[in-house]
Amino acid sequence: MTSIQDVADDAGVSIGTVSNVLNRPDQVRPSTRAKVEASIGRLRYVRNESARLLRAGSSKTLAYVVLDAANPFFTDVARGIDQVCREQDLILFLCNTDQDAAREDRYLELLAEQRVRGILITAANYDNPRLHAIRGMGIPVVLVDRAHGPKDWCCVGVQDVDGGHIAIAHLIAQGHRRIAFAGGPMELTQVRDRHQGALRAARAGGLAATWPTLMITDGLTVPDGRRVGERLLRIPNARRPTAVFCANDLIALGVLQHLIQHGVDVPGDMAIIGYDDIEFAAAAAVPLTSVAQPRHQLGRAAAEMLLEEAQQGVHHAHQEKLYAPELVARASTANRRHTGS
Amino acid sequence: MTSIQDVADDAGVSIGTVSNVLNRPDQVRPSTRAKVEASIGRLRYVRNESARLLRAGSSKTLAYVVLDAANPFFTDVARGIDQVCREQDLILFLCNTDQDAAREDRYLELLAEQRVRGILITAANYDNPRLHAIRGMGIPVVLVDRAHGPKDWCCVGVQDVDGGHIAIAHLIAQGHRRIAFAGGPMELTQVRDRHQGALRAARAGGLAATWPTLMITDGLTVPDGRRVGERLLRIPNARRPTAVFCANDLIALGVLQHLIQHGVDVPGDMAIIGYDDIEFAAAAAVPLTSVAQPRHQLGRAAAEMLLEEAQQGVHHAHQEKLYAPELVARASTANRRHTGS
DNA sequence: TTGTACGCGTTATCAT
DNA sequence: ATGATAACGCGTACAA
Repeated sequence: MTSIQDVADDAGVSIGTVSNVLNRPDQVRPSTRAKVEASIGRLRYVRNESARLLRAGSSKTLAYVVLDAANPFFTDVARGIDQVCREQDLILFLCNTDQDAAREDRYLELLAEQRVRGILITAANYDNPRLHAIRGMGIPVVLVDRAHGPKDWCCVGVQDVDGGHIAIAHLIAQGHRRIAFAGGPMELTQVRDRHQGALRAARAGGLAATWPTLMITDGLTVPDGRRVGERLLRIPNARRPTAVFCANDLIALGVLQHLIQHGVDVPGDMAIIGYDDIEFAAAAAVPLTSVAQPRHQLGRAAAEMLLEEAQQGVHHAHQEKLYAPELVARASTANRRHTGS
Repeated sequence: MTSIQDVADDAGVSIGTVSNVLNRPDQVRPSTRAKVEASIGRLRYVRNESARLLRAGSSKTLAYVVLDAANPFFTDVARGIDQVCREQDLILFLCNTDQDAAREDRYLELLAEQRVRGILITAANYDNPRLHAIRGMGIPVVLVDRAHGPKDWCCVGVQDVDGGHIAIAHLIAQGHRRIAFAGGPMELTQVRDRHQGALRAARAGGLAATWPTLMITDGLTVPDGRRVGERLLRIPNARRPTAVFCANDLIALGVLQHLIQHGVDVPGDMAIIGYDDIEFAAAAAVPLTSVAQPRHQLGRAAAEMLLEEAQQGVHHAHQEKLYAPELVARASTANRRHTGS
């Protein structure tokens, strides 16, 4: 592997000059610069980022730690982050935890060892002490998709409580009285918040007696949704909910798929509303009503906030950036004449 | 930031001993080890991976460079890779190029600077000289999702030519004579191969006169698919294809969505077949027939191949691992009585 | 433009 | 068998 020394020898200059060509080209006489650049090309010299980082202290990598890298919601957020990275010539680590706190912890450890410039995280466990320790090391952390973080963290998110409220209010307006909530695990803030908002809306709508029909899931994937579908169908028709609010679109798509396969009419027999408004929601068997988040914007804002914090260093005022969720009504909750239970 | 020296001082030992505790704990007396570990905990020492890499030469990171990180196909492949990474305690860079050769090149440069242990790539441009240069540096590269790479590269993939053949043969068997091919750009090997297989099947089926109705797209995303839908509808009914083979499922879903919105009966008026069999294909408005690839297995095999090459070093025999595509027939190509044109 | 100290962990060598 | 010591890897930045 050729080093900066090899280049210097080849070009007949000192390594200091080569370094200048790489980092401050304008401070080198053009003719010298040309010589050095020719040597770099000929020897196929590639800068060693470890050595650079070791000395310069500033890494070129950000990391985004997510619950599920296969969830289109997160890939869209990642796209927003990636855009900022490109503008700043940074590189993005995408780390998938699958909602496993242990994996998440291990990733955080590795990222700390890498001395990444900053970490964006949608965490399975926000109480992980390592998260604090990492900030203690001077690595900025921004919480993504979290509305009400503790005040001493930078975070971006949407008002998930409002989102849950919107969803249930919509279903009630459509005439539903027996409504289920599907999602989990309840350890996830997003799920808790959406559920809480749903609960409030249900109370406000006078559904206290029949609410909630809780369907807690292990995760937020399509297969989890299919299992919810199975559980729903096991409920005797007379008591079965007429609508289900799913904590995200993957669950909703799973439910939808299972119900349709078993001849249930959506929304006639069962209305479904999801959350995130991923691209596939509109293309579903029955176009899915969903609560939309500004995914791309979320990612951009988070990345910008992170870089700002990285620049400002210690004396940085943590800030919170909140967006409002929005209902996108489609066929899966189309109006019906429901006669109550 | 606390260094290994701080830990050594705190524990009253030398840095060599601390290093031994970290890397060869069994060679250190338990009592000493305990002391050192206590200091590490107290001082919140975190190993500096740059320094480690600089000396030890072996990185803990792999990178997967993909055309579209939001495409479920790639996230599923990534999941297979990730699994291997976890087993080996490695960390995975996911790099999204959006089919842009310039971005891809920049990513490769950054990854080379990082001295990653290896690179898995589904490339926009396989002729990029940097790809060769990187291998010249001793960084192994495995081509993912590529069947017929040059013989001096490790690669895993499926027989895309066969896949294209299967798709068209299926449509012909269903009675279709006017068939369109949708996908692009043609620079992508996958698209070219699938198209070529389709062409062969069409010839074999005696469709030479009416084939192809080519609908080249800029990319392989859902919006690209919607635009194909628009173009299809602009064709006068008498000449309009009765079936369309899409180079991937995202295109197919986009086409499907657009056609349904405009009252076209699928598969009655237009059959659709996709490629990849992503999870959302089965949950689509009309469940999508698709050509399945062993996505997860593809990822695993690629990662294992990469690590093998990394271990064996220079004298390594490049290998090719090919899988067979499989037709998954669903409603979007359900049988019809087509009377030809 | 050059020389050189420095950042930090690893490993080989040497001492006990 | 343990522990200590020092050379080493490579690029950066500053003084000369």
